Amino acid sequence: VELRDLRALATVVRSGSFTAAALELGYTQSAVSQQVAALEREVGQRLLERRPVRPTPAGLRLAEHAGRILLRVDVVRSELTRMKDTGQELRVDACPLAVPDALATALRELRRDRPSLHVTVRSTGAGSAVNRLATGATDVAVIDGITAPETPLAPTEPGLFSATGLTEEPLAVALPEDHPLAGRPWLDLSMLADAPWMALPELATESAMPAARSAVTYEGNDVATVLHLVAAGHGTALLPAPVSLRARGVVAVPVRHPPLVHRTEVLTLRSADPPVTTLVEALRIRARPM
Amino acid sequence: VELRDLRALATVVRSGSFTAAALELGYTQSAVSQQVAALEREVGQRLLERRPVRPTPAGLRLAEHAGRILLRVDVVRSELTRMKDTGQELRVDACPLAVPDALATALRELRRDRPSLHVTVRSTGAGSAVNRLATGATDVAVIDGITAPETPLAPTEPGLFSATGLTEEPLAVALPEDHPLAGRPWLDLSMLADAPWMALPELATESAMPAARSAVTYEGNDVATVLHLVAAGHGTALLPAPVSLRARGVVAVPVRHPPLVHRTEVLTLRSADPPVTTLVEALRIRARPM
DNA sequence: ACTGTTTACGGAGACCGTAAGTATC
DNA sequence: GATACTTACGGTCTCCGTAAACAGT
Repeated sequence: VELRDLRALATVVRSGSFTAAALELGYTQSAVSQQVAALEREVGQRLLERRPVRPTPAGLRLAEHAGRILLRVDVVRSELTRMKDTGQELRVDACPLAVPDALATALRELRRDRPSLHVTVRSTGAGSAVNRLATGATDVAVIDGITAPETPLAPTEPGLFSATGLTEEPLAVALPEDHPLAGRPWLDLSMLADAPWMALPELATESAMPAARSAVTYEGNDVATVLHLVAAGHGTALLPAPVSLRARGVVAVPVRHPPLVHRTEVLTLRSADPPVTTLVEALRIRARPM
Repeated sequence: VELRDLRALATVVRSGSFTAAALELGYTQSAVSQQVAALEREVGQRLLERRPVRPTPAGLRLAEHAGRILLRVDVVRSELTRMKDTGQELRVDACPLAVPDALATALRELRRDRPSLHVTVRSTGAGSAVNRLATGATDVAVIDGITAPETPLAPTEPGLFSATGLTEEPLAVALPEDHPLAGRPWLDLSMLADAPWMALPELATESAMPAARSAVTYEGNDVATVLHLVAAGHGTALLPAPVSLRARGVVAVPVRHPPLVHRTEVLTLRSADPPVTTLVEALRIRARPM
């Protein structure tokens, strides 16, 4: 078993196509086909059903492990390249809803100590944070999501990443002013089970959200846009309470049940560094050396 | 980066010698040297200091990651081979001090349901359990060790293994009858800081044990032998209280501080199976299919 | 018929072993 | 000077690309 073959399998499973995987990996279809065939020969069982391309149970399992393995390879690469860099640079990924004020404050404190440091902040979705950290595309990610209280987001590969909780805020449902439930002091999500739903896709992690989709689908993570859509009656949205309060034509009703919060976390590569507890600390450590 | 190179580096780091690594891997020294050189070229920095052979910081880090990666590769291999086996066999590794009675009872219950199942039990040390599980050399391991209460042994690679606590028993220090502390109702380990120590090496995990070694070193895990040595005044030993009670010429004094227990756990590959809570359940699940 | 995967085949190159070179104890 | 790692070099075999065969939509 070699990494090249695992990469091939994982890519095919993810993309659902030999051709697409080959394109992504910079091989010909033929090569990818041979790599997968070699893997199947080695493990002695079929890993993919063809036409349509779909993993067998064994193939799915192997692809999952392969993903973890390749993620770790990315991580160690970026760790090693970091080791020889001088490090007068710090790159931060930040989700738009994730404590921009706290980040700004922390950066000011950091820059006071180290004026020569060059800092890059980039807005991203929480989904790509893990991969961007692993490949070394960024140093620190500030992500957010909806989860149960005290429950970390991103259960991805413990040991590779260090995730530290920053804040947890209550949730509210944004409703149009004329919605029948708009006057209530609180509500349970089950009351909205059949309502047209229009969450920020980046926020809605694995937490069980109502399955019903709005006729208007929103893609992106701009809160203002979503609130305007809600005000116009296209659907309802689940948002951190402080944010959803500020909008005209929209009423924010706190969510009582299930117990969910809007949680923000700092995510960094664990590396061999000491554990991190605050945002400033995370930034400072990743900005080594002096 | 390919797995072959990672294997080479990890083996060299572990064995501290190119020659030994080559022997272990079935290559010539030259080949191993070239593999490591290729890795160093690829990451652009030295990974090993030669003569003496010792990893650089980067090399050590890479070797650690490589170990995790190769462990996962072993795991997925054994998972896949298990998938096509009929499974009329169950192999259990058990540490001698780890609830042999409970294991026997659980096996009896299992065999009542499935008389045709062939069961192999093998006595091992806790140290090799992880590797034997990963390579598929065994299906279930019942291990023991000394740890803080409610604290799992073996922090190895979460996500790959499922560890379930079975029992926790108080600890006692086995002392010769004529020892000055033999009459006490309890004692703290710090009182024995300078005493000649002779623990079961398999038991003494990372928990900070007194560094002082007895003049008589014992290797193995036979309790009777150790107790005889203690009775003869060659040293003292830390053992689960129920065990150390039964011996002539030896007094068992409970340990009050630090809070430590003798803990036993079931260890299996996590695979895609549901989590396990009892020993019988673990055995039954690993013995699939009917 | 066309899109997409497999198989056949050939060449370039990776990779390992032998053996000579070199440094350290 | 001996041991142990590195470098040089050549043969083999892997591995990928081209191209033809093949299957499913």
